[in-house]
Amino acid sequence: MILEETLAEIVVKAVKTLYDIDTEKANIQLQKTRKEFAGDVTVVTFSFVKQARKSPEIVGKELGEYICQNFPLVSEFNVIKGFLNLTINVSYWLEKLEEIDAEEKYGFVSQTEKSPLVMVEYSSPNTNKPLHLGHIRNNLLGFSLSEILKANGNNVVKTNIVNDRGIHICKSMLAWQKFGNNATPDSLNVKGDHLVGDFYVKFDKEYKRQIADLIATGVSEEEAKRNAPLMLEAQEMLRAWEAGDAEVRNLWQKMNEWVYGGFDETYRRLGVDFDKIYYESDTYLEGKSKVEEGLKKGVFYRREDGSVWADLTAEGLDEKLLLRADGTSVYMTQDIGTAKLRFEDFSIDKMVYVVGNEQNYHFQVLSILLDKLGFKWGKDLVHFSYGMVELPEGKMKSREGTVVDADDLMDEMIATAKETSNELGKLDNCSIEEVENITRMIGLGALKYFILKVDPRKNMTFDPKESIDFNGNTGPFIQYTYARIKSVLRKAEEQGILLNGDVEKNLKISEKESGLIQLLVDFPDVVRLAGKEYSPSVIANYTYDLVKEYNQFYHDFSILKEENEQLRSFRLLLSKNVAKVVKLAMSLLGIEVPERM
RNA sequence: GGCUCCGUGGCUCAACUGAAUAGAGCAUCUGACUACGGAUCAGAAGGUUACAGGUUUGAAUCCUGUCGGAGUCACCA
Repeated sequence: MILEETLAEIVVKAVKTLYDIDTEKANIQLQKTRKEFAGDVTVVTFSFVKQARKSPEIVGKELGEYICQNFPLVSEFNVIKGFLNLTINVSYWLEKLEEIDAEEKYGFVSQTEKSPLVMVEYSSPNTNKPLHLGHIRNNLLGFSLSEILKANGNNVVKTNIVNDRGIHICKSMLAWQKFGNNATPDSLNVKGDHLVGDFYVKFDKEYKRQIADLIATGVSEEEAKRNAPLMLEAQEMLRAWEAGDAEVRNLWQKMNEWVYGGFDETYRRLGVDFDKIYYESDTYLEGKSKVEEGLKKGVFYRREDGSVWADLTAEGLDEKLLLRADGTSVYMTQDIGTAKLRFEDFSIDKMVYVVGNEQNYHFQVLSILLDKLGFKWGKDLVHFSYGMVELPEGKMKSREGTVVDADDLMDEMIATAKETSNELGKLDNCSIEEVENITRMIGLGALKYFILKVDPRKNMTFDPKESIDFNGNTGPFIQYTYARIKSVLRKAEEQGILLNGDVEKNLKISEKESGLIQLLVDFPDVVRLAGKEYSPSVIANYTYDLVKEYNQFYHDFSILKEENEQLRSFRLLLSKNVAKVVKLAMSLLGIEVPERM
């Protein structure tokens, strides 16, 4: 960053001195030199060789010579075609290394009172069934994105809107009433969300049976679906709920509490949390008043049957329903209501919705509507849209029972981590609690990393087997490298090898080592980029690169056995900084790194 | 059908604002162990970046079209 700016100035100066070129127009580009070439930073000369009226090779050579002679920051250069590769002085890298070491939250921008307030909505579960693999992607992305936004100097409010009302909850309630025998999570020793989910499944099963029975009596399928007694009862229950029927409300409250208990446990294990939780039962009525307001302003219009619509044909979209003829609200109305409450609670500068890409259209519309209603962040709201998670066997379908339950998956990941560790005898010297803690970190790290390393926009395939592979571009591989570095540092301390902060500026370091320092120097840029692109995968892939590089260089020699004290000290400092950046990067992904494993 | 997103070796994924020989890992093959943490390392093989045009000194990346996949187009949430 600072290096690039300084270099850009240098290059511009050099070009101006040597050639009669308008450097404003010349579009002088700097980029990182690729691994296979010598040098650290590359100047692309293609863009202005024409104006210099010389061949790329000559321009490169002239520029390189001039820069080397006049600016000590650059120690060497070489030219390949239109690429001028500059080598930065070693002392610069050594200084950087000490800077990184000194800065506690290296690469992070700290928040101030004036920082923009970003609200991130994620998770948004329904209360009729437990969380599944798709929710895991949502939760991990939402949490990580929040951390990344914080690291970029934003104030962040993490929020969750719980869809706690509607026909789907009534289905679970009805099934429990009819077939539940007063079962509770405690009496059955089942997690509350699973219990409620089981009754939702039970409803569906009985409902289907009733449909089949009706069809057998000669009723059409459509009519059977509509008139099955269970469905009618569920709808009746929803009406009772809306009317505030005490008995229904009590049951609703009781079962929702069970679900929240279950969710809390899943969230806690997954390592995600929220600053503010909204419930749709509180917000769905708010939307109506906001729509009425829009109606008065002339933003919306009412049809003859009494329903309220927004005409978005001018925006290239169609017309959108906001209130049904009977005055009840729809999904869009609820989101408007939630927005209203949020705006009252916080002075939001920016709103980010972490919601699957099947709702792209919905959010396009919501953005326009909120803008028309006068929410200052409406127009620029971000729909952080992510793709579906598929399994190697195909899509997850709740009807076919191919849904991977979040709790089961976490159990499985942790169990596998434990098995593997036991096989390798890695944790033989650890206490039972240590083993539990470490295998939990590894199992969850594997899951989180596997999901977060993928570009969020893309649909992805989650292969449980592959995710549990502890080699390659995986969380455990990164954790392992971190633990190993920590081990080396511990050993260094035991043997009295001290980190001597002052490293000689003329130390001879290898290409790989300066490459590694460059990667570390890039970290703040990576954090910024991840914030700009709303993409944790940027962080994940960067960390893997860093760790892989370190691993290769680590195996070339022994850090502790190095004879030269200065060099040894330098390498310890480098290792320490790699560990530091790995830990910081992983914290942005919500992945813990064990000190030993 | 309209709109949106995606299409990269056998598989799972990378590639910042267009740049040098498109990178990793898995799987496959060949090597390296008294092991500084082998949950390792070195090496090989594997690609016309779906296809066809275009813009550019330069395209996986930008534009147009075609094909393929996903999503959406509910008085569901």
